[in-house]
Amino acid sequence: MSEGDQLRRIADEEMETNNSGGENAEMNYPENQNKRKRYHRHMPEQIQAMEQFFRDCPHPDTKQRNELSQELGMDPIQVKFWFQNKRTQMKTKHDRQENAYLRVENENLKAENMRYREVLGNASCPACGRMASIGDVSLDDRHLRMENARLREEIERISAAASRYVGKPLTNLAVAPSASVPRSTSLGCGPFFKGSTSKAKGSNDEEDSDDEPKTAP
DNA sequence: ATTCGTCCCCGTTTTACATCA
DNA sequence: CATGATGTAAAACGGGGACGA
Repeated sequence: MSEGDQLRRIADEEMETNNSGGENAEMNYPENQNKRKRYHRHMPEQIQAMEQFFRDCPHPDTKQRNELSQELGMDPIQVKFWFQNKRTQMKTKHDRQENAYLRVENENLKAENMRYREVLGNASCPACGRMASIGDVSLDDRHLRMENARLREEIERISAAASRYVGKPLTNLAVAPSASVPRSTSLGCGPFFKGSTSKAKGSNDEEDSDDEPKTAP
């Protein structure tokens, strides 16, 4: 990690001397000078500029980061960290939205499934009036059965997918089935989870949007 | 095939700040 | 109003895999 270490050292030394953040410049750490973590908040203008850049390019290369850092009076490593944290933040946001959507969709499917079950349970032969059996179900009923099976599969699939986010099976989750949540919207700025360069690992093909609904605690 | 440098993601730590009892 | 506990977001960091030279 030569570059990173160098940059880190430079950043550390610089902040050691002038605490470039400004906000906490008066803070003194008389002991453990070499161990403490230098922490400060970036300036609102710096964040605003990086946010703007992020919208167009979530994966700036070294040259872009250096230019940005010079422009904003920041260390390149700080810019790098900021973009890294921002991508993580956006991904978390997206995952939460996706999870909320899947919950609602799952509840809707369960309700639909219940309705189909009810219809099938009350089905009777139109000719003789007795309860219908598999042999004499109408085409509509067969269609309902197929649809029911399909919904079951879908519920299982979604439940499995959602449980990856929640950590437990979705059937245990109490959800208020209200208005359906729109499918996650597009951020419109490229595949930044996957990485615009070919270097990123993993296989995130997600997109993202702003204005996440805060998940209830 | 191996090594090296750099990148990124992921998870974690540290710090500042807000909220609430 | 002050104060301590608690939660959360942001900045920084370390580890490890991927990739190209």
